[in-house]
Formats: sequence, C-alpha cells, structure tokens
Amino acid sequence: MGSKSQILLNPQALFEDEEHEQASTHHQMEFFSFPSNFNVSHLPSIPQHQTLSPSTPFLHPSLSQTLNSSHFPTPNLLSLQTSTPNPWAFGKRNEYHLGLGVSTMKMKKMKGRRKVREPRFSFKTMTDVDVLDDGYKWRKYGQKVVKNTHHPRSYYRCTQDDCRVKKRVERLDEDPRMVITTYEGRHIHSPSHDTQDSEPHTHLNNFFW
DNA sequence: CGCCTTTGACCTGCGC
DNA sequence: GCGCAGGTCAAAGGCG
Repeated sequence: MGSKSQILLNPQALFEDEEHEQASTHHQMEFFSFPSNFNVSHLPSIPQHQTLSPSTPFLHPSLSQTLNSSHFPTPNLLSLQTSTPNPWAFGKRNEYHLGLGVSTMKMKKMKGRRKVREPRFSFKTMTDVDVLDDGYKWRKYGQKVVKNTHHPRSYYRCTQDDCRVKKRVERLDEDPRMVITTYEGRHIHSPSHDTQDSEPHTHLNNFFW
C-alpha cells in the first residue's frame, strides 16, 4: 500500500471542569507531515513526571508498539502526539495517565458533574479505502456533509457489546486521497478479527489506551 | 430474519 | 434569543 503517509495525532483527553474549561474546549488539530523515511525513533518518548513544552511532540509508547505491529492497517503510518491543545496532557499536570494526562482521581471528581468528552485522537492516511480495517466491527449511524467540504463525514459506532467507542471518517477536501479518521473513546474488549493474526490484541488494546 | 446503510429529522452547543 | 453547524436518532429499505 501507500509509500507515504502524513499523520496527525490529536489526543484530546478532555475531562472538563470549570478550572480548565476555556483551555480544553478551544482545542484544535495540528498536522504534521513527514517524509516516508522518517524514523519514529527520532521522536522523544513520552516524558514521565516532567513538564512538557506545549510545542513538544512526543511519541506515546503504545503507538510506537502499534507502529511496529503488522496489525495496523497502514504500516507506513507515522504517529505523533501533540500536547498543545490539551492542558491535561502537559504543563499544569505532571501526572500522566496512559499518556493522556488525566489522573483517575480527576476522572472520579468529574463524574456526574459535567459532560465528559472521551479521549480522542485523529490520524490522516493516504488511502483509497474509506474505512480502515482496524480489527473492530463498526456500524455506521450517521453521515453528514460538513460545511465548506465536498466530502461527507461518516459516523461509526463499535458494535461490540456496550462498547461506546466511536469513529469519524472523512476525506480531505484539498486532497481526496487523504482520509482523516478520528477515534473517540476506548474499547472495553478485544478486536473481533476472525482470522489471521496470532497475537494482535495486545497491540490494539494499547493503541486505544 | 438479522444486521447493515441511508437519510431526514431532531438535538445540542456555540457564537452573535 | 436566534440561527447555524455538528452530532445523533430512528424509520425505512437493502442485502446475505
């Protein structure tokens, strides 16, 4: 498949509260482009217990695993996290919860107080296929034409049990060869691949932290 | 028959 | 408060 991929990763662990509402609701995506021979090892690992500069990209350990996994649909995909939009992922918090910067204590505190936004991330791939085979089963529940774009955005929900993971898929207007896939939430189960891989599950579990 | 997609209606958040 | 845009629901129909 594709020799070159551009990638964005935009983890948004947006467990909002009054204190951080402003910062966390005005997030935005950031895109990075890399040559195909870019080596993920060039990226620093996620810092533990230290403050990140907002502009410092870092590679989540599970992603580096996933990148090496044959299970992931686009082998040449490069993944990058940017901490800029999310105050919980850097700066004010020095405690990392699976790379998303959300402490479990904080999550409990928020429960029931305000709408919780699930952890999210997006990536951009150059592919003919709209929906990447990521090992999970998805049911489409909506499609919407987004303003100022020619390509509709599709909405999918994981069909497994009461898993609440969602994903959005849309083609880039400027370059229809590019597909932006956005995952929201984390799976509570293993991928439902019927065949093939002998031990892909750990990779994908990690992928969704 | 069960599961899926399609699609218009409805809901909700946000900016003005 | 109103209007817009994005997100979700749910009925209808298609397909294996």
